[in-house]
Amino acid sequence: MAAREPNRSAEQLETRHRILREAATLFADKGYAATTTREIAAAVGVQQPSLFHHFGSKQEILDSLLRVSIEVPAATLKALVRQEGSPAERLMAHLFLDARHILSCPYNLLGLHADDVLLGDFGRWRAKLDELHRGIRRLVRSAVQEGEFVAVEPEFAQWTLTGGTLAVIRIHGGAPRPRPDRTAWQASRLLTRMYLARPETLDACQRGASEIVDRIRAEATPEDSPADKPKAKEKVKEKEVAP
Amino acid sequence: MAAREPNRSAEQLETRHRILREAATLFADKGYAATTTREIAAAVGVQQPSLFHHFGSKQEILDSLLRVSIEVPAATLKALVRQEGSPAERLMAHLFLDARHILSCPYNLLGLHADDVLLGDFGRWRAKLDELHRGIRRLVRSAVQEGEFVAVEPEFAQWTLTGGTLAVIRIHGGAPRPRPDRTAWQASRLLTRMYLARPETLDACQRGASEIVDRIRAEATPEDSPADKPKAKEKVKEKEVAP
DNA sequence: GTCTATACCACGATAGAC
DNA sequence: GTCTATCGTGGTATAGAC
Repeated sequence: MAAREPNRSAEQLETRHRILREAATLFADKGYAATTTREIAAAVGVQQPSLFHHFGSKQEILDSLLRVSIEVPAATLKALVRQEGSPAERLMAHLFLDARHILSCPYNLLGLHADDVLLGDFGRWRAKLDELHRGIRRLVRSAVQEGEFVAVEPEFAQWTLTGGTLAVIRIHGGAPRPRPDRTAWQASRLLTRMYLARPETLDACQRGASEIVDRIRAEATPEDSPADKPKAKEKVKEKEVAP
Repeated sequence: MAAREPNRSAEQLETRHRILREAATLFADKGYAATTTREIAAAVGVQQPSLFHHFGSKQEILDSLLRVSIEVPAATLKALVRQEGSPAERLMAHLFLDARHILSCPYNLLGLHADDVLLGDFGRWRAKLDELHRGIRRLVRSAVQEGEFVAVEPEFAQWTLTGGTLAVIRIHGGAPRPRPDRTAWQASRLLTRMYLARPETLDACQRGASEIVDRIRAEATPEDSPADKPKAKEKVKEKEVAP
């Protein structure tokens, strides 16, 4: 089957995916505004106007990436607040899930946290991101009040912690990593330790966080949990139509 | 004296300073590439071509800001490596001096750390910044080897620590702060604590760092140390020529 | 779905009067 | 030193053939 004509829809998805991938890398390197549609097209290997068959505008490309970058963490944070567990445990769970998301994401999300992206016509995403930051600050405040964390301004803690997530992106770029869980736990351990009043409780905190993560994963993906293993769909570079 | 004609050079410096100030704020908000010279001019209150009397190009404005943003920290780090003290103490001294510099700088340096700034025609600054980061990684590595720090990848530590400095900028923006020393010590304490193997040694570490800072200040500014108190030159908003 | 050709606009920068 | 007027370039996006 499908010998009659090439699988057009699969091909389109493939091109669309490659546009997002190359655009994300360029945005990470040079920023959104400094990246031209010609550069994106050249990286993908098509002519510049061809991009506009897949996306209505340059902003729409960015929009698709922002959806990946912001909506997933926002959803997991929302799931977090409904979970049991101490503030520090829940915060650590969030840090882990955030790092985990980055490490398994096929796009380099670094450029999407730049400031030129989140103003202008992107108020929608800015608002979502602010909500995310507020949630983190709330967890920090609780942890400080309950004595789990040392005294720290929630805003400072929030920026250092989200900055820590950026550090994960900087080091591991796009390109999914071999052992994302291990790396994500390492990062979240160090970041949590930063404010833990009694650092010797870090292991216990991680156990609590791990349970929260398990519960969220169980309730969030009842149908499938494809982020864990598959690793398929990586090396498909070129296709040939029937001769 | 000087009644004959208005002090032209002082006026020029004033306009030049305001251009840098407004440009820095806009770069911090929207990124360098996304900021237009018309916006800068509007913020300053002049017409767009007037900028080009003070700066040869838009890049030259950025260049002047990068000089402030990168050369000062690079110089202090260079001074640091010649000082006595343990790696953790020297690193803490660097974190303090960096935060201190930001808090007393009249420009919002946030946008200058964006990636769109440090590629393209700004290889010179990129190289300087890389050197700075390498110096930090070297200190981290030493601190880990000597057991002062927990085991951590130097690259991750470097990005979280420089990210912490960015957090200081994000919170305190441009505009010099009332008690910069206090704020800078708070930030550097929290950031150092993140990796300190024995957090209870934080106070001792700060004492060591403080001594290093004093020595650097003594040798770096033999003629004057104007960063500490003066606070002058703040509210000069408008001038009037002789009627 | 990709191509070539091109419209259209906003940007950085210059010229020259005041 | 600032203004008005304007140039040339390079950007996003569209039209229409294949």
